[in-house]
Amino acid sequence: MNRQELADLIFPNITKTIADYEAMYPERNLGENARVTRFAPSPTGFMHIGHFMPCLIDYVLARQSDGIFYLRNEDTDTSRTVEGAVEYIRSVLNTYGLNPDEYEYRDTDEVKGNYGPYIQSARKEIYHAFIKHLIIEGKAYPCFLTQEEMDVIREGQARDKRRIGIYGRYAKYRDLPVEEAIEKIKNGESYTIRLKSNGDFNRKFKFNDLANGEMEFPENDIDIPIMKSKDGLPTYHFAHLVDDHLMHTTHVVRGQEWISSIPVHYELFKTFGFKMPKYIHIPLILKKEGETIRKISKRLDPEAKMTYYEEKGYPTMAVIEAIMTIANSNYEAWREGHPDAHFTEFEFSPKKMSSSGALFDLDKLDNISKNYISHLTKEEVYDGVLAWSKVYDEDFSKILEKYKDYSMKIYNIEREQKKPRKDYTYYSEIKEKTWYMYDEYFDVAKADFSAYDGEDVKTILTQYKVIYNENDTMEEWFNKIKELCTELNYATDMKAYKSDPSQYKGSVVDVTNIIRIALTTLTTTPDLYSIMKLLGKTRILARFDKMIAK
RNA sequence: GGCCAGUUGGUGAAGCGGCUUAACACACUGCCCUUUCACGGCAGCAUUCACGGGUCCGAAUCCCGUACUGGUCACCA
Repeated sequence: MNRQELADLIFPNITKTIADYEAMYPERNLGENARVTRFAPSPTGFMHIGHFMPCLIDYVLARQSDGIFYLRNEDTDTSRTVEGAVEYIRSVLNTYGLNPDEYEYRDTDEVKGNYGPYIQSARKEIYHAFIKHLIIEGKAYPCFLTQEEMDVIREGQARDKRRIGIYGRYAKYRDLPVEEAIEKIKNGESYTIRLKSNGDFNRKFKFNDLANGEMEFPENDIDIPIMKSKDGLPTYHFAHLVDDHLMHTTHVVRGQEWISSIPVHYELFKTFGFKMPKYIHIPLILKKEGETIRKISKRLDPEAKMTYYEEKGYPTMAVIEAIMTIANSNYEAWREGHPDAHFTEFEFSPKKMSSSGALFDLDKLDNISKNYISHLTKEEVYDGVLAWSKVYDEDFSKILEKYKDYSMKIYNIEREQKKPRKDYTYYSEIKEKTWYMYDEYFDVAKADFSAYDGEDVKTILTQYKVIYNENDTMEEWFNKIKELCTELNYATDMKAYKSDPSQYKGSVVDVTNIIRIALTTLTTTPDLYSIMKLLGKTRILARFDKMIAK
């Protein structure tokens, strides 16, 4: 019974028991099918798309079951913890509308929820109570192996092609008499606490993953560290056990890279007799680089970081739509049938998730985003560009504010129709597609008429300037261009022109394009008539004059 | 090397023993419509589901083997 003595020596101030904590954090009072999910990032200061996807799924799962979605700060690795990281995560969740129901923020002292602390470093004594229990029961022990000794073990194992790890005869301190352990600790020797594994590697167990179905694993027999020597903080595995048990998490959504630690988690839960949450291991997002495919990387791939999407100005909903499409491929079809529904109304099915990794297709995102923007109102587009430009293009934001109505009219060209124009993929692209509408940005020098005969350009512009009338209807407007064509021997009938181009100097296409270039310097713009309506007579005549003079 | 998983077109994928001469979406290509672009329309894009074998009247779908790909094997999460 001197294990009690050992436990008291290691954790002298821990008096609460597991039962005490279970009483403090009782079963949540939720509906029968309510899911409790969590987003549990480690505060490293950035948000990876590989974190965002499980987070989105967590959110959807909780929302569609009237459950709870909470944020837990997994800061057990003090060396990787970055100042302000949680605040950053909060802001990302906020911009995407994935606000947690329970959370804890240090900067503002905000806490919500009765299952906290939601910061792991603040839960140290809770973990210690659980570890103390294990030590008393003889299911965990202090291990005095040094880093060097472990390196030697590992090298030996690698050389002999044995499994790597501290297990069986490699677990040197597993059966150390308690008295000796006590003595070593009293002598100030550094130690870690390891689980005294009860598993047998040759025995298999079945495990059901909601996404991957039934899987079979050998039991864990490694005496994994559960508490670090440096600061007494638990390792991920142990914190997962304690927190998800006490916080009553029902569904754990995480990347597939975690599948291989299932045997460890299985044993941990079994050791305490706790019910395991359900697991959804989601596909990894991969990146193709030349011929090789690998996990997307924050270092190598700009699109791995969520900031990429903000900088480009993808509407947040477009990003969500794109990720939902990867998560469940029937999402797109659902969306078609429910164009106005909120994404949480979609019935997400873990089973429908692919179990192999997926390449993230930016083309697809572009398409989704383009469609999404095309269905916004002109006000929404305006608000979107404005918000974006305030952060990334201050100059443009001032122009937008100065010409608010005018800008909205620009965005409205070919918008309010059954099949709206789809030319803006993201907000950062809008300036480069509309700059010529603003005199502040317009630049005669950019016009390039080299594809046309210089004299003809002059004649066309000079003559068109005379017949142009700002009050013309679209039909009148186009008829005038046609008249000009006939006069200058440019074909108005495209069929006739195509059958024998040699009879003409060019076609209506050329004439309109010359006008288009004169007014916008571009060959590709939305409907010219609408543009001219917006530009107005004064601007138009001024631009014609500048071009003629050129 | 051990363990786990996966392998359907350029991409995401549907399919889960006959309805598949492999859905849908994106991308791409061509044509048409057209004042440009965009939209839209039409057509094309895997004779075949990594490979080999087996089961079966019948296999992308079930079984076995091989190959390849990915994940993981820290006092990191």
